[in-house]
Amino acid sequence: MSPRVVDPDRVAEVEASIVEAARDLLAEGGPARLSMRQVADRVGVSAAALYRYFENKEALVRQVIGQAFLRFGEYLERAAGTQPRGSLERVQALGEAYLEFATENEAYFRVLFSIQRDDPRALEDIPEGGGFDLLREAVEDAIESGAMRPVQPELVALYLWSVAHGVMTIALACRIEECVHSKAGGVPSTPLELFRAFRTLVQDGIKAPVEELV
Amino acid sequence: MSPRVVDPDRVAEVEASIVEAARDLLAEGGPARLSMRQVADRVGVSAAALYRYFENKEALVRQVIGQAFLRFGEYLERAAGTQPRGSLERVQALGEAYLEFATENEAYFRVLFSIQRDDPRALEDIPEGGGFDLLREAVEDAIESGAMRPVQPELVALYLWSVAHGVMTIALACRIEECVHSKAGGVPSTPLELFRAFRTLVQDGIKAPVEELV
DNA sequence: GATGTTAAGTTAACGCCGTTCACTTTTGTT
DNA sequence: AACAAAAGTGAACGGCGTTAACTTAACATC
Repeated sequence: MSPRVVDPDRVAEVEASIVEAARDLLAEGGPARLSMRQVADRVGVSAAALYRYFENKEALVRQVIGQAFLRFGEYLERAAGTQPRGSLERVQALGEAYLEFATENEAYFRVLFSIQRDDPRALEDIPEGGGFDLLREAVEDAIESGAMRPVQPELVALYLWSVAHGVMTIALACRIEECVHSKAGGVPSTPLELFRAFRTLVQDGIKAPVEELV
Repeated sequence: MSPRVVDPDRVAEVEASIVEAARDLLAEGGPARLSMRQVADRVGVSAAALYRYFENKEALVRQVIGQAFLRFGEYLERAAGTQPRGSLERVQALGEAYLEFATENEAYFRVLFSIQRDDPRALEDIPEGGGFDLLREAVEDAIESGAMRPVQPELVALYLWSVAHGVMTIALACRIEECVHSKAGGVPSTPLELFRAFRTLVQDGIKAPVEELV
């Protein structure tokens, strides 16, 4: 009947080696190096061969993104493990881990949250429980323990995500000192330091306390 | 002596028409449409001709960015005008204007704060007083008036910028409901609404008030 | 007004990109 | 050994940024 049977393991192996090559190229030379031809060269195969395993470049990149999200999740989980549940410190640690991941895996981060998305359907392959759920749970715990103001957890989590993400993307778009061209300033210049400096603002807000009726 | 003299006005006129074509293409079709060949087509000239006016594509894009920053500044100044100096409302209005600009000029925003910047030198052409200074001044005024906690103004301004920027870039990278896949949620789904929902968090912080010694 | 210099613009090409298609090689089963 | 399908190849298409050689147009000078 069937004169040749396909071995799924073998296929998966080849696919993995392609994704690996793509990942390494991305980490080494940024998104510019991530081309089908260069990936094929590194795998040791012609560019056309890649299309037997991935429908197009976008599908390949999607796989790379999936792997990056796994690594991202590791950063967050490691950070969460260092602080007790229900504490504000745990929430803070998650934020810092976000920036550590982004800093240490800049090329990954660029692709993960690429602002491109010309195609309105994307990132549907974010691991379900990945990252955000961890943050929301930390927020829920902190509210339950009484350390955090009782506000809708999703909202607080999104807020914290925005701060961390905003710091990082601003830092990637321009060197911070330049964008601010701070005279006299003394503002931290690395994303992580800056985020740490935001800590009191995040915790206590920008508004002056009301009881100052001096 | 010189058998032909160059008319600076004429040159500036042609340059302007090129930048205009580039801007329109960007607004119409996003960064993908912004190619030298398409710009040249729209101007009614060959692609090579553009290189008589701009060193390369990056230089042309830089001009487009410069124009976008001007429009951006208009949004901010208009917003600042609606609220009294020294008020927290003025600071809030600046944040909302940020998101309005980004929403109404998405293609501009994408290029303005493109995460690409493979070349580490860029955005040096941000108008000196553009945007950030306006925000910092609003913060300084609010501190002086006693409405805002007395913290280093640059730091507070960067913080507010991070929140607004973070909300927008997250929204551009993925539809918010998807990223959050909020069950039960009820979280706003547009960047502007989300930013408005953050207002109390920004003003009062996430930490539970201490006087709750019930 | 003819001349000569030079700005402005054109065409063609190079090397890159993603992608496709016709073709060849390899592979496993019968 | 024979065969059918899988796997891979090379060449090509159209698009990209950019460059180089060449043509055309404009103008100050004689």
